Amino acid sequence: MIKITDIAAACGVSRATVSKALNGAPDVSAETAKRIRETARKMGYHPNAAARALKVGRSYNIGVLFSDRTGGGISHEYFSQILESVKAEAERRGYDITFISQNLGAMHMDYYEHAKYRSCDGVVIASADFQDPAIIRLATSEIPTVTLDYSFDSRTSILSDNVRGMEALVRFVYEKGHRRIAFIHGEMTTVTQKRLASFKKTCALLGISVPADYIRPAYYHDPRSSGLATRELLALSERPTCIFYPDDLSFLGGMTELEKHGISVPDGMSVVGYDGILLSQVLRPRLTTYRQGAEAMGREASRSLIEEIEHRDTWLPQQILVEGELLEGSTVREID
Amino acid sequence: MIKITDIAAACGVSRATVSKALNGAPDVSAETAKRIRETARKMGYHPNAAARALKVGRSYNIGVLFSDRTGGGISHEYFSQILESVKAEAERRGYDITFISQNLGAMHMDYYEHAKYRSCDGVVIASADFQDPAIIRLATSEIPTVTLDYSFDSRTSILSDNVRGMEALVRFVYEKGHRRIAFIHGEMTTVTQKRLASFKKTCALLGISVPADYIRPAYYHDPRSSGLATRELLALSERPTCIFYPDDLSFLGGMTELEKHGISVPDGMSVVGYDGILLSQVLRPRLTTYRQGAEAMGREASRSLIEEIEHRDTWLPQQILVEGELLEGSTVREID
DNA sequence: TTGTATGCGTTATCAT
DNA sequence: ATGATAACGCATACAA
Repeated sequence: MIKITDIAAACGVSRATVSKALNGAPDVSAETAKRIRETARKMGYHPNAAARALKVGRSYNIGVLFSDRTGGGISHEYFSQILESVKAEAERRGYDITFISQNLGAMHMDYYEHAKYRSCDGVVIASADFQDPAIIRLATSEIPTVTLDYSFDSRTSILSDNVRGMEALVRFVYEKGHRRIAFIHGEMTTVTQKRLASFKKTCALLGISVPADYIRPAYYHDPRSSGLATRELLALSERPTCIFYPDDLSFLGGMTELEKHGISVPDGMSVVGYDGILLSQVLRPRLTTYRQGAEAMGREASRSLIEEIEHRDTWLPQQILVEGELLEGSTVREID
Repeated sequence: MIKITDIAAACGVSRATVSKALNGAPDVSAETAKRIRETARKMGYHPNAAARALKVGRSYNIGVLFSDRTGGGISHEYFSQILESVKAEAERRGYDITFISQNLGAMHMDYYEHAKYRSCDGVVIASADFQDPAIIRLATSEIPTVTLDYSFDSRTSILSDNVRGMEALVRFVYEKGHRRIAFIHGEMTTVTQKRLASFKKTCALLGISVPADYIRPAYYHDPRSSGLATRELLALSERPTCIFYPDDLSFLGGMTELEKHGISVPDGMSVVGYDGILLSQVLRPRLTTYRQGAEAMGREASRSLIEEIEHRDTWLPQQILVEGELLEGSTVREID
């Protein structure tokens, strides 16, 4: 691999001059700078990232953290879309991305140590248990971080607009004439709290009363637990006319359960999902759901993180709300 | 971040001794070595990856390449599963992974240069246009590489067993009584060639003749083109009784087209997919398809790449065939 | 405007 | 068995 020394030799100048020219320092004559840059390009020069990182403490490398815990894996469509757009935007701005994990091989290190080990300029925390002390250590460290779907104090976060999303769904269902609406929710994260609160608030606003046993717990991305919750809802003396599922995938558990009871969607029961993954739109009937703006979220995460990295002096933490989009589908029937 | 100098000071020895002790050099007394290792652990020492990479030319970092071209994106389930298992196995062995791309920010570099720029110890080429000169440059360079679903000469490759997979599907369909089988294929890659050849060969073996117009071109992961091909097949004077689709997702295009013609699956038409993604198994009826061993492929890719990196002297290129699994589903009906 | 010298954290060579 | 020193490639403070 060609290095600065080679260019210096080729141009008959010192290594320092080459370095300056390449980095656009003001104290090098325009012509030498031009000559140097041209030969560098001709010779196919690229700086050695490790050497540069060692010297200036900047790696042009940002970490991406997906906790391996259930639900946050890369192969979930929502997260893989986020990953893809985080990557694309970072690359567009000249940054590489590296996954941050714990316990690399024999070394026992936590997320913070891993990020330091790789000299990451910043970290996108895309999916994690935000109560985990290791996550908290990272998010409260001197390393710039951006979190998705969770806010740490004085840190930037990218938030899917769960409040508005849930409100849109409730209103849609309401306008179709539904008044008995059940809600199956995932684990009690802050996201869940927002969705649940928005659900209740919108219902109250519209004058819908929600019996306590219409609210059922389950797990995200786990069709089985949602199937169970569905069964319980069907056993109630007064069945709901519409069921909200924690996410699109979970609905499938409900679907199976409904089939068992000979109930068809939407004639026998109306249903609503959340996420708007590909699957939801290829199912027949197409699922009524709310598509989260995954691509925009990933892009914004990279953008704001790099903004912070490159302008730490003028930077202020923000909470960026990313809107999604209601997908009407055909799983909510009109009732009179 | 704590460094070797700190440990040296704490232990009252030189940096050289610390380095030796930490790297298990023989010329340091057992007791000092032990003392040094313990304080290092207590102080939470981890080597600086950049400094080490600069010095020894090993980064403990492997590149992963997903070409951005249509079809190979990370958000396709097959590839995201591969990515996830490549990552898991690499981390288990102490390696980080970084995405390799072209044109990082303003820098114009190709894949090979990018890998060098980051001092990657090796690269997993997970999805790419293998005719692309930039890919060929990388795969024929001195950097260890492993390719998925394609073989370069004298390089290790991980191959999904397309021949056996297609054979299994044809035999399954044959046993259900089908004799008029159509085949819609994706772009003419080597994978496609293998599937097509295996399809034809197995048909021949079983005494099935396949009219030329039963073989139709389309694109992978593109429901529309498969829908078009389906329409053409339906227009034939002698319709097939079963259609093979390029992949599970593409089948959806066919499904829509069949619905338009009032044809139900599997009563009016039997169909078969390929890949075995989650979607295929939540559709009703469940799709008959062949699940590729994505997780095993990623794991083997990391394992063999790191094997090569760490034992370059004794290492030999291999072609590793990973078997999949027939998923029976219910989209192939029994005919008499 | 250009060049010299130094150090980033680590490992390897060579003395001691 | 341990330590002094140089070098990896780069960027910068300072000297020329």
